[in-house]
Amino acid sequence: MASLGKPTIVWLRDDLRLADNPALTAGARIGAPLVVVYVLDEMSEGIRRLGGASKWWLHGSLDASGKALAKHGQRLVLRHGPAQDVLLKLADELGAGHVFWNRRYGGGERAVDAAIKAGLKDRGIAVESFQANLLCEPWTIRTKADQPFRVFTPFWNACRTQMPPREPLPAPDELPSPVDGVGSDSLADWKLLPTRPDWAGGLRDSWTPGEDGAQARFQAFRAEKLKDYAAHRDEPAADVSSRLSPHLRFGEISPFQLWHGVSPEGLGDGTKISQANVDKFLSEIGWREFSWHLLFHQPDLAMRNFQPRFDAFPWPAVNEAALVAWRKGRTGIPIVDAGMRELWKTGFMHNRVRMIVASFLIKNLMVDWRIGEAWFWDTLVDADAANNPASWQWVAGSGADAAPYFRVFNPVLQGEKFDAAGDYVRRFVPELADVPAKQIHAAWKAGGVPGYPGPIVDLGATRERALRAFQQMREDDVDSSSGFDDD
DNA sequence: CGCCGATTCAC
DNA sequence: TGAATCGGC
Repeated sequence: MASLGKPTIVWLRDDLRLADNPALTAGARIGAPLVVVYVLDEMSEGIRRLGGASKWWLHGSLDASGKALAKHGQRLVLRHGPAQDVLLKLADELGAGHVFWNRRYGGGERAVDAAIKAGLKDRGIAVESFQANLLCEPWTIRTKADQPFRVFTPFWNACRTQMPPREPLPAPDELPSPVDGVGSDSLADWKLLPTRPDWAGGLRDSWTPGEDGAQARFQAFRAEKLKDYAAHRDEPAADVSSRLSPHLRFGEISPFQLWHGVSPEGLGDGTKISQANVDKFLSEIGWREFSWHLLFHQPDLAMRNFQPRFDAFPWPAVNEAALVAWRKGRTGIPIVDAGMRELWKTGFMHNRVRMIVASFLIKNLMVDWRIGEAWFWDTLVDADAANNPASWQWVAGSGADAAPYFRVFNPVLQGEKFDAAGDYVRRFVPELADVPAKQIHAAWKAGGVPGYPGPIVDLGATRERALRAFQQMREDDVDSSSGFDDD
């Protein structure tokens, strides 16, 4: 029997798709027996452990990946532990000839991948990584002053000079056969599903993890929503957002597929979708790219203020009761409660509402943005290591290209402006089902509603308090930088 | 990817 | 009067 050659390993990470997967395509081309592996790494330093909602999604996505590979006569091997130990052990166990993966961009992840690449090369194993999950890899663009970008618009303009990106790859027609006898964990043993069955039920009703689910969402978005995207994307009741964020997070669909999918060729003739809609959608993809650019250059973005002057901000002791009310959606501010309940029920929140609830927590409750970021990390199915902290810092004013500190959202006005009919609030706050639209965003002013709390804070007074605190921080910063603070 | 109060200007 | 505009926060 002729030797089929040393086995090839394709290591799947945040790229749980068969189409437009350069590592998988490269692995298939070698023609040697193929092992496709996913490693649950909850131990390596600098890699953030998944939140609860992300674990739920990962379970579904891995399940879907395994089934998709099975259709190609392949399988998904599951291993757990520090990725470096696991990968090198697997390579040794198989006597692997090649190892392929698609690149990651977080600090801890890059360190792990570099160490593994070195270890494999020491063994004489060929190893190659690919660009698959970002249109513009962070090291490829700099400002004219040779600095990383700190402002979105020039970043995105620079990124767009690299467009169009490469064409997405088709899924491999066929995959080489697997290697017999390779041990795999059981997905159920990883216990990724939440122990609270009510939570899992809400997530299950809202989402279909996996590549097929991602493609279905994208097709529906292009066919039904994209034409109204620019005009209505800020209205949480409008249902024109793509809801692709968790699919992108886990790499079930790639930005290359999205870019080409909304190009004139991708949309096909006769769709009559304006360029303004397409540009708006792509700019949201651009914000994701920008967040990863920021995280690449500041790997501890989830912990450290992007603007150091915010390190001196005098966060008061956390009011636990208020924090619990925020998490549970019982603040008495309708648009805030609707958002927080949407989050708990579905693992998702409309982007406009994310800004409102974040502003309320940071400015009105004066809670450190990290605490809100951590809650989103745990409860969002799309919790993204770059987008989440970058967006929280944007709202806090501590981030790159951030909203100025004095921009305090008024949740009543925001509700009246973006949920004028009150439909979003009614959808998630049934206590307010019978309140007329004109009153629903400030229900307490009309005497309140039985069973629904009044506002836990006074919006005007807390706004003033926030402005004073930020002003104080700014003055302290000037004092300390001028060196007179010791006099 | 604001808010708010003051001012201006149309009616 | 009240909608639009402007500037400080």
